[in-house]
Amino acid sequence: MTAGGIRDRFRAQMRQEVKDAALRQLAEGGPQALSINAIAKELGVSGPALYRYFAGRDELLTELILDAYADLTSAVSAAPRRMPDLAGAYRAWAIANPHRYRLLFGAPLPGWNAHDERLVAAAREAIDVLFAFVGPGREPEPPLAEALRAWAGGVDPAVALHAVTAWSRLHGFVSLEIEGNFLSMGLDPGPFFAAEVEALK
Amino acid sequence: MTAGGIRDRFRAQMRQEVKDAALRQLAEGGPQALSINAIAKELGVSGPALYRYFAGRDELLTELILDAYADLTSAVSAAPRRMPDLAGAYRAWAIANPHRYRLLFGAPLPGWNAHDERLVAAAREAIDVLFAFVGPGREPEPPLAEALRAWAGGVDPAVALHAVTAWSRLHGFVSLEIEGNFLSMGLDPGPFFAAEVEALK
DNA sequence: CGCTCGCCGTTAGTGGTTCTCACCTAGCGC
DNA sequence: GCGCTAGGTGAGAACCACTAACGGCGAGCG
Repeated sequence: MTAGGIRDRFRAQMRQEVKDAALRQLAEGGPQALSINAIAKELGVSGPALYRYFAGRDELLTELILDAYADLTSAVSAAPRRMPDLAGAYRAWAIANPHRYRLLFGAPLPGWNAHDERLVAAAREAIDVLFAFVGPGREPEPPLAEALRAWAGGVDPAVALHAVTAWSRLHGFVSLEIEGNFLSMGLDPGPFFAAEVEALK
Repeated sequence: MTAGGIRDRFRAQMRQEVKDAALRQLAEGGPQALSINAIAKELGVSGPALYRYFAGRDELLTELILDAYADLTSAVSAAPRRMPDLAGAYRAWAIANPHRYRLLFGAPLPGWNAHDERLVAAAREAIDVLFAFVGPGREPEPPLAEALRAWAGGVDPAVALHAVTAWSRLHGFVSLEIEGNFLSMGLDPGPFFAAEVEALK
């Protein structure tokens, strides 16, 4: 099934090359620079040829987002199961891949397809990693515990609260950092991040 | 200077009408729906007429961002000078104006102009409001205190730390909330926000 | 081994975008 | 009352995503 014919393998490789070129263009020039035509030109083919491999710009973006989710999830999973390391891995991935991080959590450039079931599943999988890796935090207040229990299924509400809190704070810090909001003010993000992680313990 | 002639007043009003139409289109359809042509059509003029009032799409967006900064700043300034109220005002503005909040902190749709000096000044002004309104938090560790002192000028490092921490956490929560990340998981954001604000005290 | 059918890439074309240019008109200010 | 200028127009260039029609090549079957 993996190598089901020469044709299929060629097709898979071509899809990968398109995605690589797309990521390259995303890195330099931002999301609005991601152009089907430009990718085709970079690959030496011309224009509509890419529609053999992707239904359109939207499917390509969705695919990039799914890949980014998987990549971020595995990067965090590879860290030791201690909060400082998890947080550090999250931040390191975001700094190393700011454009992909924006793709995941930034403006809904796709937007409308934000509720594609595959995307929801990928996001759920990512947060599940936090559930599996994070220890319990403070015991939530009763109304919050109620909501958390309904949401997280069998997971301990204290763990769920810790995971969601960590995600929210990490996302806040990291998204401000990758937009340069700290550096543009001359503030070194490192010690501040350490303090935030300390507060998460 | 304010009413320097009929022509000038007409021009100012026209600019405002263009911005209003732009905000309307931004609200329904997202940033990629913001089209010079569509605005012109909505205003009953045709195409290039708008270039009499704005140098281009970019200047229009920059203007919208500056307005949004001013609006958010004044909304937060109007709240009582207690952290729960400040946080509540910040969140309420973001929920009431999600598209404008994304314009400020979401993807750098403008991007290249992210370092326009007027934008940096507006952002600095916004954070200054927090400085003025927020009380001191925990005393920062020495290296962090160093960085904060260098950054915030005469402001007490403990106040600066509190302000930046609050901003970072609020932004994390709010940006997740306006993208529907909580609701799409069936989690009521209200109690969780209250818990986060409590932790900020 | 040879044929066929399907996949691939092309060119041409549609309708959209931003933005520039040349021209015309109308009304403000002198 | 007249000139100048700001505002509006239409045409057009250079992009964009995407569709349609066509040709060629080769993989895989008989």
